Amino acid sequence: MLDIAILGLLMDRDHHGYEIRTQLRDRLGVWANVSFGSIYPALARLERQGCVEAVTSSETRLSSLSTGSLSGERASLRSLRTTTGLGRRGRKVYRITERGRRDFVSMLADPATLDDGKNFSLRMALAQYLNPNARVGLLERRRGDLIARLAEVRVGANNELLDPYARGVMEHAAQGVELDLAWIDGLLSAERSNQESFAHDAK
Amino acid sequence: MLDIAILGLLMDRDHHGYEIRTQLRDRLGVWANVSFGSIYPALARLERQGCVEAVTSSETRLSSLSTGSLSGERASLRSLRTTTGLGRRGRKVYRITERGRRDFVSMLADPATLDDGKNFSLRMALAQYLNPNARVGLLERRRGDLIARLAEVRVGANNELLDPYARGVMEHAAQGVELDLAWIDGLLSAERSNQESFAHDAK
DNA sequence: CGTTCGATATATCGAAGTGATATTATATTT
DNA sequence: AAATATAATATCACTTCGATATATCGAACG
Repeated sequence: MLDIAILGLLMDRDHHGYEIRTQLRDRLGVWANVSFGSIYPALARLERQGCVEAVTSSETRLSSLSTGSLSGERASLRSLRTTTGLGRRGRKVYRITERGRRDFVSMLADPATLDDGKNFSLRMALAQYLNPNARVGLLERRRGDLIARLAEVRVGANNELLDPYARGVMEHAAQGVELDLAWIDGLLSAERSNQESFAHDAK
Repeated sequence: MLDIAILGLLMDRDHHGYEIRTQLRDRLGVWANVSFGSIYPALARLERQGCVEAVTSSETRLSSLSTGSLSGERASLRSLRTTTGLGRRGRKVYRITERGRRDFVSMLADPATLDDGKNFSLRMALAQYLNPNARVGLLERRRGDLIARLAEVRVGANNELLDPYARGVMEHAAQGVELDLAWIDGLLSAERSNQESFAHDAK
């Protein structure tokens, strides 16, 4: 799953490992605290698979809208001018490959494993890279999962053998699932009205 | 964290590995699908640490309120009579030790690492084993974490550099945190009114 | 009656993620 | 000029996951 997150960030622009961590925090909020112990192995893995490649900083592609710490970015650019060829120190900047782009979109669209809230939120945060059909597919799949889950937790919430605290947890879980469902339904109807206005424009 | 969950189940009555999985699903709903690849190593670990011990089925302590599959329990009792000493086949039944009880309560009360929703729900589901002070401590700690988190996701939700999908995820996350906060506040006021009624009874 | 099937039960594997820690370079503050 | 904070990569042991193997039991079926 971290692979998707990293590739998603690299779709926008090049990044190095440390930056991936900060971006993950600022842009894909769900994955608040991913540790370096995950990121560096993941980058090595993705490079091995040919999904990303390390580039020298001089040819780094920077986005126009540099999200977040502008000062830091400017600082690194300044030092870039003064350092020797390979860019600032040990900084390894990664770029996504064609292969990586393909893999990213197919992984994003295909919820092989039925995902938990965190995984799904990640997918939605990157949904701009999906076509409308894939988005609706993802949403409907999630909707089904949530309805099943709601039934489960409601059983728990009504199980009189459980002590009050455990039942309270179940009740709260049910409310959480309901909130998720409302969100999904909202997104689904938004997708549909988008498609309609599309059809309307086309005729 | 799985250690807490397992010990929590064993506080109620003895269990074997497979049963721990089903109980985790039925009673501590948050931990829906814990795999055997986690449970068996965890049991071995706990045994090594002296928190649990394996007992022969004949001396198994069964709870009066046998939650869930009664038929299965009866079946195992029947076969117990017909099999040789060590109880049904390879079934290894674990019992919590005195040491385990102590460790359990201290681990449960002490959120060393600031925990995510899943971890906290687990603690709350087992809150019956905590004294009121420890419960309130846990709740207040959680409350602080949630307020901090709410501020974070609100920043994300209002970040105009993020695309609409990413922002939608953040907005939904904020709603989730608000729901969690409302739950915590409800629990806190319940704890307080309990204490009051206690004081009232005492005078 | 045998046999097949689903649930019960333990175990182990590799892959992935966590949290801690080490190390070094650069930037900022004093 | 020194101290401190932050940027940056890397590695460690440990935990968890998901898949898979294997064996037994009870029930259903022809």
